[in-house]
Amino acid sequence: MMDSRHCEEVLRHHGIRPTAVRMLVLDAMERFSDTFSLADLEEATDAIDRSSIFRTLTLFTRRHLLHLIEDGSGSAKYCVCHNDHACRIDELHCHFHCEACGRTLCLDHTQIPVIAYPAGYEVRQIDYLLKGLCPTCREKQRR
Amino acid sequence: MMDSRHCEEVLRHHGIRPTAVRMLVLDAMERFSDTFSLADLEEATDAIDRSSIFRTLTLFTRRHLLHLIEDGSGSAKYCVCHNDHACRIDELHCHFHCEACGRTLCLDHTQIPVIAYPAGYEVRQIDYLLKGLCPTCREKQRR
DNA sequence: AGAGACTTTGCAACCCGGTTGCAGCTCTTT
DNA sequence: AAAGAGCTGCAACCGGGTTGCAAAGTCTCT
Repeated sequence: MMDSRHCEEVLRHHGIRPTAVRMLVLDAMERFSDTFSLADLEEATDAIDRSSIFRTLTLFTRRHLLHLIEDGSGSAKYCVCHNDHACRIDELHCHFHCEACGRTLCLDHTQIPVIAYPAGYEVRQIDYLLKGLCPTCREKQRR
Repeated sequence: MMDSRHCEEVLRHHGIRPTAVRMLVLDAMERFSDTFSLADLEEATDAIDRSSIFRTLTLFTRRHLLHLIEDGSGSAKYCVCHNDHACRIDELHCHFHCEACGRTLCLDHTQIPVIAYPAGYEVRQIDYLLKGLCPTCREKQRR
């Protein structure tokens, strides 16, 4: 469990007023190693209303504490932002979605080349989404 | 308008029985230069039921006549498959989603490098999704 | 501390794209 | 022509996301 003093600091640092709900959501978030959905958080926090969590996630995303991933599973996933701002594109994300277990993982994107895109476009965000089998599920299928 | 003889051939070639609905959907599809949604087709065909179009699109996708794109807009987009099978990954797609007009375009993906991903994963599909402004909307914003 | 203004929250209801069960129709096969 | 398989339209449903609103909480100023 995260020290609540620390939670407060994180929120303030992102220009977010530290309310009880936000502290609880932040704390729950930190306990997910991978990505998580609204439903995951609903389950993890229990007693906080879905719409409050939703609004909190929306706020966190707007303040770049989180980022949103569409993995094609039908429900939005969120992931704590660890953006290194080494590249010029604001938002560069790379994720792996396992078609067997449904989990979505953040991949380290430092080695990903920014592709050449046609002239005239203004690219603000790049999402790389790989789909297939994660190591665990691949191993299971072999047996 | 596509010659219906040709429509029939295309369907048979993909192992799909050429019914009236399927011919109409295929014909409507061909008239979209970019990607299109279920709603787009509903509008374009008018008189065919939504669920029939949906089932047709599902079938076409399974038979690799179409591919499905999740651009994060909330509604699934489809695009006629022009896969060159030059790369080893079965499915490699690159799309640009304009945040202003909402359109999604297929980009030529021949120059896209397949990125290095960690060992242990079995990658079956790669989606590159760029977001930002398309040339038209970018121009509009300048004025 | 109290009043007033603003923000946050929970509840309930809604929205919308996608999906399914089913009955009737069509097409194919014998 | 009869039987069976496949296809379609209709209506209803599902589930994730989203919103309006009133109550509760928080902040600021005196």
